[in-house]
Amino acid sequence: MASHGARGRSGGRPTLEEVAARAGVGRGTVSRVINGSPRVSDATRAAVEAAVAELGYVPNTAARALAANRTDAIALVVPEPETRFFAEPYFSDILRGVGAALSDTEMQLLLIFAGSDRERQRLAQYLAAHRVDGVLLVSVHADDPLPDMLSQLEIPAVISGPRSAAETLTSVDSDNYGGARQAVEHLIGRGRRTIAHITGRLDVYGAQRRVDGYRDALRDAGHAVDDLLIESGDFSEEGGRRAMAALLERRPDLDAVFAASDVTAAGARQALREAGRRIPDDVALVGYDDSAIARHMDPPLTSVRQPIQEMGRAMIDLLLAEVADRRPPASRGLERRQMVLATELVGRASS
Amino acid sequence: MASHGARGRSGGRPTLEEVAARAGVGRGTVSRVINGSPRVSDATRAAVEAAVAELGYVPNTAARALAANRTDAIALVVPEPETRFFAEPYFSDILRGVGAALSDTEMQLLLIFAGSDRERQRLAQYLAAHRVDGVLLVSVHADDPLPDMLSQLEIPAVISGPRSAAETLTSVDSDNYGGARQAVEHLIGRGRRTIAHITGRLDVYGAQRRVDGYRDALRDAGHAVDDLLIESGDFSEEGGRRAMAALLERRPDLDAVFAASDVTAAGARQALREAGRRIPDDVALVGYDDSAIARHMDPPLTSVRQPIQEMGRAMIDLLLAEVADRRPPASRGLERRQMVLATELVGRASS
DNA sequence: ATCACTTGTGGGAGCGCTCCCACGGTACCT
DNA sequence: AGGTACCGTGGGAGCGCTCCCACAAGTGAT
Repeated sequence: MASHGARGRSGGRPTLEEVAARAGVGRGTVSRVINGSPRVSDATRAAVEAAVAELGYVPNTAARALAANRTDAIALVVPEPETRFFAEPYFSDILRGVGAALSDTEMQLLLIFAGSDRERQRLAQYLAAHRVDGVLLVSVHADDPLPDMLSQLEIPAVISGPRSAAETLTSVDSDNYGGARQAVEHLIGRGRRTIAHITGRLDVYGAQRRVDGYRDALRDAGHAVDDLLIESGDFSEEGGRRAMAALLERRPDLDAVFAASDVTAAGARQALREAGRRIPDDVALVGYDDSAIARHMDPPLTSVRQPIQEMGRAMIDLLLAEVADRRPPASRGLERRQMVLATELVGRASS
Repeated sequence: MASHGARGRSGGRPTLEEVAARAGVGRGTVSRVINGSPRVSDATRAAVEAAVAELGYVPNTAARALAANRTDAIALVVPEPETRFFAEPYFSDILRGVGAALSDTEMQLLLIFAGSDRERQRLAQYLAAHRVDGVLLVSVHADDPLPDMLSQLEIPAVISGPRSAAETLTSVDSDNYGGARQAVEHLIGRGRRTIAHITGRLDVYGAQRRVDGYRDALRDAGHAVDDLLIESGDFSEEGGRRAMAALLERRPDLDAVFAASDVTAAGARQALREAGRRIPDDVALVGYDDSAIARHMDPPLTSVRQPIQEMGRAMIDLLLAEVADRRPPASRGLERRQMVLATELVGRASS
């Protein structure tokens, strides 16, 4: 590395000061132009912009962060409690939505994994160091201490699925309740009478909401709700297989199954096959997520699509709003925002 | 935001100076302890560490970056030319390997999407601003100008699949040639005689190597290589379907197909179904990637697994080595490193 | 005793930016 | 005419750190 004194002269990147000299103005003025301040005359602005272009000036992020006490970066924190997180396209889709929304801004995206204890510790350091202006939280469990840590540090945060109806953080979610209703109403509309439900992990709020939607849809259609038709799974394939086997034993007369995820449905399909039931002739099957698995299953799986990309985008919008609101400490106490996006039923051959 | 003067005193995060005062030493000494310099006496080090712990000191990244002219961050750049990138678990797996390897270090990971033109431009700014110490490149096409830009800026970079045999960047790849051989040898071992190949996009070097492996495996086993048995696809499902249909027309006697990706194989399966061929009875099918699709296909697909997580880890190791090497300008001209990792055939019902 | 090193340490200077105060100029009121 | 307001502008101070020079104290050879 060149010595301190030598840099800036010999080939180094141009600084604000150099741009100022070139444009024949002061440092402050260049800073104002760079940051889009309105208090600059048009002539001056043009001169500065020309100098910037000639010199190929690019602001030094570190210097800016140091002086302004902000980072222009947000973190996507992945608690990654299980590999399921990666096994489903959910993550990639969120990421895609987040990336798209971010490309309209100057913000950069940090990806932080916080699965292991060591990673957890590192994350705590990150947050304590305020290395990011805000945090996106995905796939958080009910008992995770992360959200509280964030509130304590007063770091703006948005969570992708609320942990409960009383979520304190700003949250974005799809309409799990409505999605489940869509699935069940679809099955009813197809003339199915005995509709079972394999739940997700019930410590996930969204999974609970899907159960609620299942129940209410049945009730509103005048069907009785039989708890023997509800078996809990854990979003995994094996869980789906097991739950399906149990259901078949308890209610061999069932003619439809609504599974809380596509992976669960894949497991259910196996159990149905093993029991000699044909899909959809004997038993109709509906999944949730509309993942790649749904399209490639045999037969292709009817599934409830969540607008995951839009969710990613919404998370960014809400987070950036919070970050901006935070700057002037006056306008605190903004009402908690909970955004819920609609789902859509994608019909395929399995139902 | 608090005024400049007021910070540091009132509740703000502790600074190096405050730690120094607390420990009764100078600023430089604390810096040395923080950075693990050996030129500190044990007693002093202990005192400083105690002060750090008491105050909960965490270094300010921005200040460090500004003073030291490094960022302690690397970027994973995703050219994301097509949605295929997200449709396959490849990306997530790389990410997982990268994340795991990174959690052993102080480096942070930036995720940069460079699919659209606007994103491209933003990326160029990033790189020009030297906002990262190094770059990880995944899924780069042969004609992408990105790698050259990186060399020009002298930013250390590692690429996930070399663009050609003459790749100038340090690269990590799986053994595409060997993987293809494994697939074909497996089919030969199963008694198949007329083995077709649906290629990937041939502007991707790895796809070319798979063709080479296919040819050589046949030749070495004493089979003739018939170009009528090779049809090019593009890694997509639709491409696989189309290619399979063409192959069936040209060589209806074929009894096995090696597809350059699982998605391609899924397309091929459709075409085989439509033509009334049973898998594996009439035609054996082997894919590549061992993605989730392979496990969920009907019948489950034999596929070539790439150690993608290990690849992610290897990329980090190589990149960090380059970043470290770069610090003293003396030891330049390090030999180009090309790392190739072995693949593994995962046998399933389709062959 | 002198000199030459070495080791551990303190602190000045500087990284490139933002923030803000001060100042000259112009415009508009009384 | 003087006062007041505001606009556009320049530049000092400071963000928290690293780098490096200087120096005191110790060590060993001469």
